[in-house]
Amino acid sequence: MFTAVSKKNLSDEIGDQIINKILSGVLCPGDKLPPERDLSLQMNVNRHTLREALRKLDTLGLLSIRQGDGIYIRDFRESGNLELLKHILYLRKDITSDIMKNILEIRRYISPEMAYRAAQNRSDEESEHLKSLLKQELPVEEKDLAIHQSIARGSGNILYIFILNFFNDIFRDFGALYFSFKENQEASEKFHKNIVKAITEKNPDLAKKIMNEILVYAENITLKYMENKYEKI
Amino acid sequence: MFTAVSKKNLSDEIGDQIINKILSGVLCPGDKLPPERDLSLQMNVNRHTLREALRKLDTLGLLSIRQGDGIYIRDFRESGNLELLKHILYLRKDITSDIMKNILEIRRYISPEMAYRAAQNRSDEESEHLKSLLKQELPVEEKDLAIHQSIARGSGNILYIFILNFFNDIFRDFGALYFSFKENQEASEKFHKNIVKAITEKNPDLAKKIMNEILVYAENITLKYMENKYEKI
DNA sequence: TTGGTGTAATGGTTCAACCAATAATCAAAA
DNA sequence: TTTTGATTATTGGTTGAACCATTACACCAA
Repeated sequence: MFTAVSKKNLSDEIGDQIINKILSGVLCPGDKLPPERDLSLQMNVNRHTLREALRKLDTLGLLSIRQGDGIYIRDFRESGNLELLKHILYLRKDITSDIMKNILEIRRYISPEMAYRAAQNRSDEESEHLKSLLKQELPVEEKDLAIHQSIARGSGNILYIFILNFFNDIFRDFGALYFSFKENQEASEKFHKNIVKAITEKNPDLAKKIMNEILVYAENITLKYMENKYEKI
Repeated sequence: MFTAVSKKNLSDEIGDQIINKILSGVLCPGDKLPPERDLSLQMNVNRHTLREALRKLDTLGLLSIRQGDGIYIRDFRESGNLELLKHILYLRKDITSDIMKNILEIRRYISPEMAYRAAQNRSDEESEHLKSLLKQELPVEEKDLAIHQSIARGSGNILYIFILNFFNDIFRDFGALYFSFKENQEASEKFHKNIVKAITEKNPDLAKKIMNEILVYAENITLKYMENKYEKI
């Protein structure tokens, strides 16, 4: 019904401001930032608050901080990570359908392989967990998340877990729209049943095929929604 | 000849210490950390220094910090990102061959698709850039990095760029070993020539095939090195 | 049971000062 | 002239104390 409001602390605001300056080209890779003391004065915040913001941007691969020297803008195309991309997308508020296409495309390459591996490598516990998830009375959205996570864990490749987290963060807002349509809910429920069966029966090829099908379906739907979003709202 | 020593500041050490506590199970998801004031006292550092460490772990998806409430350990399997995985791998110093297998496997799925897209979508500038890279007299290692980056940019999908950065960070140390062998250098040079040709000629299937071949080759070699590493050193 | 009120706990921010690493400069030595 | 080493200014790193803002919790009143 209502959506949560986001509360940002000062240092996050500072960080966003700097990111925006970099994205808009005001600050370029290689540029040296003013000293912390100056910068905090310019922004009218305390140096510590600024430092916490800088620390975050550093973690995102956006800055290079060197004691005794200074703070430099890094080229995020060379040093940025997916976490930074996520921040950028959230910052812009509206994810363009171009970017969404990119994300969905990568997911379509990766997730079927993940399902394949899960069907190969799943432990018996993971299999039981999947089956118990099927029976649980949960909102489709939560169930979908849980099943994908379980598949990732069953794959035996820890990277899938972290990559999946990225997708989940991106789709968190979009999922509500997607699952608000009954036909999508039904498609997902059918998918859940089938993929759990394939993985339980250790049928990698089938699992891969099933995962691919639901992703292609969701991809088309999602892009359609995005193109029509101005009509709907 | 000599390898660079890594200098860590206090707050990074603190952060690593906390990460280790989480990985070793001393701190579990859902656990509440002691208040900043207590924790800084326990660790014998200033509260600000501690806060910078916490800020970093928060960015890595490892903590949930709530003003007025407290600091909670998140389940990194649900909220962690690839950047966190990178930190974990660096922390443990030795990347086990299991993890390396996982990483190489994912790369083998992703990079050929990236090459495919690059051959489809490349701009003329990117094509020229690739060709000029080929001619440049550079250490193989650098050239290899630059060519992969150029392919990622030419793919038209921004995600490839960030995913590639992850791989590069992981393989940075390993590349030196790999490229120290003449046969690998030659394999890479041949690969560079062929992939640039395929992309320039807009032949997606060929580009994909070539990329896949070098990755399979490098994957086998790398894993072989890892298994024998105790003999070599 | 619900909604308000006050209090304690806890993260967020500010201020002022000093420590430590780096770069730039310049003088002495080769 | 070139190289080496000391000096100095700049800049990030750390510390300590104080206060602000939000939250959880216990309590009270309707």
